[in-house]
This record gives sequence, structure tokens and C-alpha cells, in this order.
Amino acid sequence: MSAIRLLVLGAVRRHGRAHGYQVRNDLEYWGAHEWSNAKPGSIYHALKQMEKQGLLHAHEIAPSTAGGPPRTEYELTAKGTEEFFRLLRGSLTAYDQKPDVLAAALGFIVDLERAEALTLLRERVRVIQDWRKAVTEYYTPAEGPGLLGHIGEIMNLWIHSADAGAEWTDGLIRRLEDGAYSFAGEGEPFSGVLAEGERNPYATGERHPGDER
Amino acid sequence: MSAIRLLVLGAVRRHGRAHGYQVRNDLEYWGAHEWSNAKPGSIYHALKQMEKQGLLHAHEIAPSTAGGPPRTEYELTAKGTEEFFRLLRGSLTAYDQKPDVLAAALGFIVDLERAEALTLLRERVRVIQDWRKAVTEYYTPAEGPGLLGHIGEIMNLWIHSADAGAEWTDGLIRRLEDGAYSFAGEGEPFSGVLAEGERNPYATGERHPGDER
DNA sequence: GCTCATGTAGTCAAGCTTGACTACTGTTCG
DNA sequence: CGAACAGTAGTCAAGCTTGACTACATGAGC
Repeated sequence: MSAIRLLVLGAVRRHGRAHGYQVRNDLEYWGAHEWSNAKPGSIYHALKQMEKQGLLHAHEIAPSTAGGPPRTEYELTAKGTEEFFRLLRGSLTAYDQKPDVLAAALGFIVDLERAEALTLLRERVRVIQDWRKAVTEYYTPAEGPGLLGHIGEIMNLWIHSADAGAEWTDGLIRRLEDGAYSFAGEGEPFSGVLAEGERNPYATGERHPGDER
Repeated sequence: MSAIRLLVLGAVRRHGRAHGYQVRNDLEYWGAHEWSNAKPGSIYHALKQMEKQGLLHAHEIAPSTAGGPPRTEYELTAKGTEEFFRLLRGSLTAYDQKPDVLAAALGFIVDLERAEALTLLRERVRVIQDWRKAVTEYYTPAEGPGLLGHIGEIMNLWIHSADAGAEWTDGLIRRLEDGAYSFAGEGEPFSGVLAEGERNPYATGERHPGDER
């Protein structure tokens, strides 16, 4: 599962109602085009697909005053909200070596209640430890680990990544336990979207992390 | 870029000449179906696509003795060998948060000469440090980092991952400097493929790391 | 001697991703 | 003034990925 659906659902949800370009802009504001597959094609595709599947409701809107083709605005349906939380919870607990999914979930973590976020993150640590154990067992068969040669370095990489991931998760858990950030039901929500017409202060036109070639 | 082309080219290259099922089996032997997108559909697609592009040469072969449809055997062309090394070098130096690509490259690292492998890995460390710097700058704009709220945790994640990645790379560099493993031109190459008819000793039928749902 | 599971080898449709492209409007600057 | 550029909004074809499916052969167990 890629991060795109979570990102799009989350972005639309923040606005209440949003058109594709707005979503696209928000995701750029968050830097998501740098570390995820949040490119125009994927975003518009996800919007249409999720509308077909009843996760989003579409409103046809007259062409904007600012030029360009007619827009479509989207809103989450009840099913869409459900799916959003399903994806969010799943992305926080699953350890699939896809950091973009985790980063996306992190962006929406405050949409949960603090207690649940903590439960999910503790579960994440457990999952990582399971993976670590499974990796060592898979790559250390009966014949002993000596046979592996440089292939053992692959195992080493996974172990190292798993340990780093668990350590990072532990750190986050500690910060949340100490009361960091404002979660659902704790008043004064963090917005983090661009109002209509607001300019992205991070959009400098320069190259950014993740730019390849 | 996904890991599939590198994996397939590398697997075919190890055999000299191989059909799809053989490649599929090798990749499973390496555990690649667990941590990469090396699934049948992707493998056969990659083989056909790369044949179209002149990276592989196809030989039609009569149906095998062991049942099943007629097979096609593939061999790397000169262009394919070139592409293999291009991908291999690129995957070792690029830092794109896709650990499956790195793992794949790791599997073939000994196809390079030791000196070049070391150069590439040192370059990798540099690239990671650049990314780290770019991330902190992107997420710490003029207004100061306090504004970020929980979004700052995304930055934190990237920083943590970058540091872990650099540390791991350093470790590998040290092991290679100390003479670990047998590289191209150092005699007695490591094979790591299954001979025709050999059984995968790791294929237990059990669930493995990376298995989801 | 039959059936069922397993192994061999690969195909296919549906969905997803990518990068380039369209088409229009405002703004800026010489 | 007019050309160039940046912004708004989205489309499209080509390629890639996924998961389920086909078809045949062999061997194990009843």
C-alpha cells in the first residue's frame, strides 16, 4: 500500500471540502512530493478512484476565477472517514520498510486521541521486534550463518533498520507521554493547511531533499 | 526506480542464461519476495520489457520435461550488462529511502571490484549527509522551527533514518576495508544461485518477515 | 488405481505511478 | 504595449505492480 490514499484523504479531511489542486498544494507544503509519490497524476487518480469507491463525494464547480479548467471539489463520506482512520492506524503499526507511509501517518497522528496513538506506537515496536526475530531466523538456517557470505549483509541491513526504527518509535512514544503536541479532543487543533490563496512559504523553487538525478 | 530490474538482471547474469521461473526461484531463495516487489507478474513483465529494450536476448525453448508451458530463456546482451552495472552503482550511491533497492544492490555488490565498491559507499555517505542538511533546512524556515508542531516529527524521522543509514554504511565500509568477502577479480566467486533442480533450503512454506495481513 | 497436494511455468485484467503535456489567466518588466 | 513567465487546474499514454488465475506433471497416500 502506498501513502497516496492516506495523504489525499487526510488533506481533504483537513479542509472539509477541497479540489485536486488544493490537495496537491497542501501536500507540497508538507514536503510530501519529496518523500512520497504525491505527484499530480497520482493525486487526481486517487481522487477519482476513491470517488468511484464511495470514499469521497464529488461536487462539480464552475471554473475558478483564477483561470484553468473547471474544478471538482471533494468531501469525505462516512465510508471515507472510516477508511482514513483504518489507513492511519494501519500505517502507524505496520512495519513495511516504507518510510513514506509512516511519514504520512505521522502528519495525521494528532487526528487520533493521544491514548490510541500511544497504543498503536507500542504495537509498532512489538511488530518491529517480531520482524527482527523473523529475519535472523530466516537468514540463519540449519547450516549456520557462515554460508551466507556477503548476503549476510542484507540481513545486517534489515536488523540495523529495524533497530533504528524501534529506537525512533520509542523516542516518539516518550515525547507523547510527556504531553507533546495537541491531539484530538485536546482543544486548539493544529491546522497545517494552506488557506485559499495563501502562499506556500516553503516553496522556494529550489531543489529539495529527495530530488533525484 | 524499483528494485526489480536490478534483481532480474543480476539473477540472469549469475546463471548466464535463465528462464523466468529460475529467476523467480532465485529471488525467493534470497528472500527478495519478502522485501521487494519481486513477484511473478513483475518478474515476467520485467523480462519481456527488457527484452524489448535490447537488454536481454530471448531464446525460445521447448516445453520443459517437468510440465508447464513452454519456457523462454534469457541472456544479458552487452547493453544489458552495462545497464546492470549502471543500476548497481546507482543503487549503492542513491539515498532514496527505498531499502529494498539497497538490499538488492547489496546482493550484487561483489560483482564490482572492492575499490569501486568502497568509493561508491563513501559517496553514499556523502549523499546521505547532503540529504540530512537539506531536510533540516527545508523544515526550519525563517519563522523558526517552533511553528511546525507535530509536523516536526516528520523531519525528526528523516533525520533519524539518515543517521542510521550513514552509520550502517560506515560499518559496511569498515568491514570491506578489512577484507571481508570475495569481490570481482579476487578469485572464488560467491555463487548464491540454485542449480537446476536444487531445492531452496529456505523455502519452508512458513510465513516470513514482511508478510502482511 | 484415484485423488489431492505440490511443483513447474507463465498469463491476465485491474489498478497505480510517472512524466510530459494542455489550456487558460495574471503579472512583470523592458 | 507586448512578450515572457509564473500560477491555476487538470489530462493522458505508457509503463509498472498486484493478486488471482490457468494448465500440466509428478508423487504420496488411501
